[in-house]
Order: sequence, then C-alpha cells, then structure tokens
Amino acid sequence: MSKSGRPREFKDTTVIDAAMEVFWSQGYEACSTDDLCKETGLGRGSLYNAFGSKHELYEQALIRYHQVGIEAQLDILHNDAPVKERLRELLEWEIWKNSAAKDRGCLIINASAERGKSDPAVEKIFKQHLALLEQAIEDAIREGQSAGEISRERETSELAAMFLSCYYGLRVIYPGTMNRALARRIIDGTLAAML
Amino acid sequence: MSKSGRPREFKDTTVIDAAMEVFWSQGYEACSTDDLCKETGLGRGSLYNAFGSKHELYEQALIRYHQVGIEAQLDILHNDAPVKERLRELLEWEIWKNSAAKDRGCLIINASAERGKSDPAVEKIFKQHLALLEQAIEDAIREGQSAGEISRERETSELAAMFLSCYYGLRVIYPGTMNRALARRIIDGTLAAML
DNA sequence: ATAATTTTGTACTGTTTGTTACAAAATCGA
DNA sequence: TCGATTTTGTAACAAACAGTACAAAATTAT
Repeated sequence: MSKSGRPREFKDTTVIDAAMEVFWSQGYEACSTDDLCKETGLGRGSLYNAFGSKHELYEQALIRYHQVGIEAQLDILHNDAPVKERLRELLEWEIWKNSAAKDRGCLIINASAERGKSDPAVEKIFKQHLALLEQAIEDAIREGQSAGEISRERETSELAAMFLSCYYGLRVIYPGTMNRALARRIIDGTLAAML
Repeated sequence: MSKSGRPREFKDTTVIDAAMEVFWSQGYEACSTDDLCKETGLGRGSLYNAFGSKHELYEQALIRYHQVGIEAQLDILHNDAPVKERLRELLEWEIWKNSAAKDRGCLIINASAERGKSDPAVEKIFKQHLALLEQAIEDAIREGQSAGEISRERETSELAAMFLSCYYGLRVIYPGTMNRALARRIIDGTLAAML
C-alpha cells in the first residue's frame, strides 16, 4: 500500500457533510463550485483532486444523507415502544425534531423532484431509500397487527403503502407551507387511519 | 386604448404553455433562456419584450399550470359519482391518465422542492394550490360522510388532511419510481383508510 | 405618404459556469 | 538529503449564462 505524498488537510466525511448542506439548501444546479469551495473550506485544486467533479461530490453527499437518514429512521421503527408510537415518532421526526430538515424538506425527495428524470444516480438512491423504508414500515405494521394495535382486517402491504405515502406527502407539504396545524392534522389523521 | 405598432406574431398562452413544458422537464435552474427561445419559437428580443425576464416567465408558467390543474382536479371532485369514486379518480388522475404528468410529477411540487425556500412566488403558488385542494377534498369528504360512504366517526378535517398527504406523497413516489404496483397499493390503501 | 409605435432578429455585453494546468509545498522511502 | 509522490492554491480556460442595444420590419393614425 503506497503511503508517500503530501497528506490531506481534511477529513472526507466533514467535507461531504459541508457539501451536503450546500446542495440541500440550494439544490444541485443553483449551487456553484465556488459555493462548494467556500462552504467546505477547500480550494478548487483539493476539491477536484479528491472528488473529481461537482456531480461526483453530489452523489457522495446524497449517499451520505441516505445512509445517515435511513439509520435514524430504522432506529425509530425498531424501538421497543408500542408500534403506533413508533409510527407517530417517525412522522414527527423530520417535522419537529430534526431542525436541519424541517424547513428544507428531505434532500432525497428534493433531489428526485429536481433531477430525478435526468440523473440515474438520483433515481437509484431515491428508489433504494424508499424501498428500505417501505420494508421497515411493513414489518412494524405487521408487528402492530399481531399485537392487536393495528387493524388485522386490512392488508399489511396496503397499510404500509398508505402510511409511506402519507409520510412522503407530509415531508413535502410541511416544508412547503410551514403550517403546523395542517401537519398536526396529517399526523393525527394518518395514525387514526391505522385504526 | 392604443392600437398602433407591429402586431405580435404569437399568442401569449401558447408561449407560456411551451415555456411550462421546458420548466417542467428541466427545472428552473437547469433550463437556459436559449432553451426557452428554442421551445417557444421566439427570439430573445420578443421573449424579453413580452415577458421581461426568465423568472417572470417562470411565474406565468407556474400560475398557468396552477389554474389549469386546479380546474381539472376540482372538476373531478365536483363529479356526480359517489364520493369515493371521485377520490379514486383524483388519485388516479395524474398517475394513469395525465400522460404529461406521470413521469415528471407535479410542476408545483417540483418547483417547491427546487426553489420553495428562496422564491416567494413559488411559495405563494404552492400554498394557494394546496389550500384550494384541501378545501375541496374536505367538502367532498363531508358529503361522503353525510351519504354514509365515509366514516362519520372521524373528523372531516383530519380525514381530508390525511387524504391530501397521501395524494401528495403519491405524486412524489410514483414519478420517482414509476412503480405501478406500489402506486396501486397506495391508492387502494388510501381509499380503504376512509372506511 | 409619413410619423408614431411596437415587435422582431441579431449581435453583443459582462459575468459566471465547471473544469484544467501547473508550480509550490509537504510528506515518505531510500 | 534526495527523488518520488501526493496535495494545495492560484491562475487560467473556453463555454454558457441572463440580459441589453438597436436597427430593420410591420403595423395604425393622420
């Protein structure tokens, strides 16, 4: 393993996190490589040497956002609280808790809306994120049905799909309006719909 | 009223429709004024003389999309079919019927995701569109409750909020994945949730 | 006809874009 | 200490950007 050469003056993950913030706040097209240099603290030389291009850095930022986010959401869904409380916590997570997210929405959803049709990397991450979430929600709901917390008369996969869609809708509607009362109604209405 | 001068060689609405297509397919930042000239058929002179700036044309396109879209959706909700069928039709509208929309999603949602935090015009239209839709959905659900089609035990506004969120979620998830089976589950699950 | 007015097409403006070139700086193995 | 190797900062790049200037063209009113 080669070891020579001048050592890097930064940690990759900190730079990716900083870049993530920029893409999250401005979107892909609206942010310039200058913005990225300023916010990451790197010069153009370092940035291009380490990441290759604006788009590759974008991909890394999306992947990191996906990984961190999925872990947090699965943690909530794998709680030991009653299933319905876990589901409520999930709905409330990005809205009240995660102050980084609440007014800018979900980076992956934003990315899909801005570039989903033309950027295969975005499409892939969006699908992956969604599929993992759907599976975990379905598992939780099945558990809730077994425990008698959630209606047994409706199909698990249908309940999961409905909940997932409400969740994604909320993550578009709340950042778009910042209407807390509406968000409250959505959350309560969604949970009530599980019986 | 003044009437002199060389007459315009285009109809405003046709140009706005063409511009709408461009913004819809590419997003605001990703499309150039050159793209707009090409797709509308106007030269730069005409375009800037008639619309002032890229952003003003964008606003007009959003407003037009909003008006046309709201009308179509309210038409569905004011049907004479049973309420549940109207709601199903609404959910299915952009997904199966409206071939212009199905793979690129809703322009207003996309605009909100791309520019909602930094563009007051986008924010305003998003809120307006959503509020009109929410009201119409709530009215329809109340009607359904009176007719005994929809559960009377749940609050109308909560049911409406839940439905609205499912609807918006679907309009993000389907274009992002093009997964028909999942869309089917979301639609069926959402309608089943109204009892 | 001609003056007034508006639209149209084209050439042009100064910036900003993403990316590259490259020399100086900092490390390692010899 | 001396190459070898990698990172860093700066300068530069052509292309693309949104917007403007302006003269030619097309109309109406007189």
